[in-house]
Amino acid sequence: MFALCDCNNFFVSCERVFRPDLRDKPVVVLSGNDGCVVARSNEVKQLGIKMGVPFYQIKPLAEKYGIVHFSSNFPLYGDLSSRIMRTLARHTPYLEQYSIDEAFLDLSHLPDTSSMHALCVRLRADILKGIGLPVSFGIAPTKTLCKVAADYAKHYAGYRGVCAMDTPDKRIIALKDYPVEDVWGIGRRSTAKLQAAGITTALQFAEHSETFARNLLNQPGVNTWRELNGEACIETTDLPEKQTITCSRTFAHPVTDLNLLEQALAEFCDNVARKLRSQHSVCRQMLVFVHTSRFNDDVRFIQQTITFAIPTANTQEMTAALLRTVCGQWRPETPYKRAGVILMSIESDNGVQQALFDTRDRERDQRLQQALDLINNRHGKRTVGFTPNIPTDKAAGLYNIGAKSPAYTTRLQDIITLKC
DNA sequence: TCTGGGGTCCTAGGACCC
DNA sequence: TCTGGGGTCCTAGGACCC
Repeated sequence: MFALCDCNNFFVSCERVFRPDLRDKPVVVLSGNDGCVVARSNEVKQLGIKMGVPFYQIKPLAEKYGIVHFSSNFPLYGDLSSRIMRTLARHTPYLEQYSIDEAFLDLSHLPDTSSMHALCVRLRADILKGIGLPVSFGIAPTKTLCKVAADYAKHYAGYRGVCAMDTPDKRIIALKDYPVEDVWGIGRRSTAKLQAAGITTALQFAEHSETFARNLLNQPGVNTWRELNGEACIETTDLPEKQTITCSRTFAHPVTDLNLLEQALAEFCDNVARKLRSQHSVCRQMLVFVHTSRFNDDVRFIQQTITFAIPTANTQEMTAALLRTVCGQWRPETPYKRAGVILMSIESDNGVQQALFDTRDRERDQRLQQALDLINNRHGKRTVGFTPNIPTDKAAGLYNIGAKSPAYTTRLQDIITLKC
């Protein structure tokens, strides 16, 4: 048996931890560049505002109903997430973090479902009291069924946040009223195919044959079908190293200044290289892209994959290669709106194959990199580096982050003061 | 005017091997 | 005119997730 722990309206709930005045108010959190709605409070959901809508499209509604909006604040969400994960990890032999706000707990060490239920009830109360975040639990024999159970736990007050789907009867009752498009792993395309075949509920899908599932939706569909029928087949995997690492941003206004673009890209490169080193990996390939607005007809692109003869995680080497590439292809008067860096062909950093005609002193590079990491970890990102930081007067206008809350739990200056 | 960011897995088809 | 059989690896694109 597994349990899924799922945070309710996660980003919004994080903002409310330090803004209790917003507890019953409609609140949204926006994506990068304040573009789209990526988290909604229940009050906002009730207004019919959908996940992912561009914020400007609902601005009239937001004003009418006094919806409070926040720019996304990932240092805050990441920190509160890790507090939840640490709490959960203390009570299971195996915790699989699935996303920033979800984790599966292996409960097979417990003797029966009533003790599983009791544990989840206790964890839910602990997390609410100790961290301030509301969570829901779904208990079931497969992960896909856990998702269904957690959904019921979240939406029906009678469960008080914990729903156990521990008998075949309960499974059938739950799936009977569950829309097939809400099943984990069934997206837009698959929903259309299923509906064309007359299937609208999860139970109808589960009661067709495995061959039917395979013919219509291939292997991923078969996995979902088996899981709905109580056969666990989505593997529990040890946290693997990332296969790709990305950093990309949309700019508030088109960037035509090459210097500014270079400084932004150098920062992205810094971010991905740091993540790469933190998982003890190196990369063989790096994709850099810069393009104009994707909502215009004539999208203009710079896109180039850079291959390193010797896999690397060295910021200096990577930044230099990236800037050479972009300088060579940059065109004046082009309104670049978005840029990013993607690391690929990632492998472990031990036993990297050296090259016979290598001209870099890699041992020295590495010692320098370690020294810089040490300084930056202690004094803040980009305290020292190889490229100039973006001047503060220009940085302010580069991204829309006007409605960002303080980093309450990760910056000394932002810690709140209580007046008793 | 404005419309995000970061991932994974699967499949089909091409290139190549003996 | 006719021109096998069996395999691996890589890549681009599709579908899905939060």
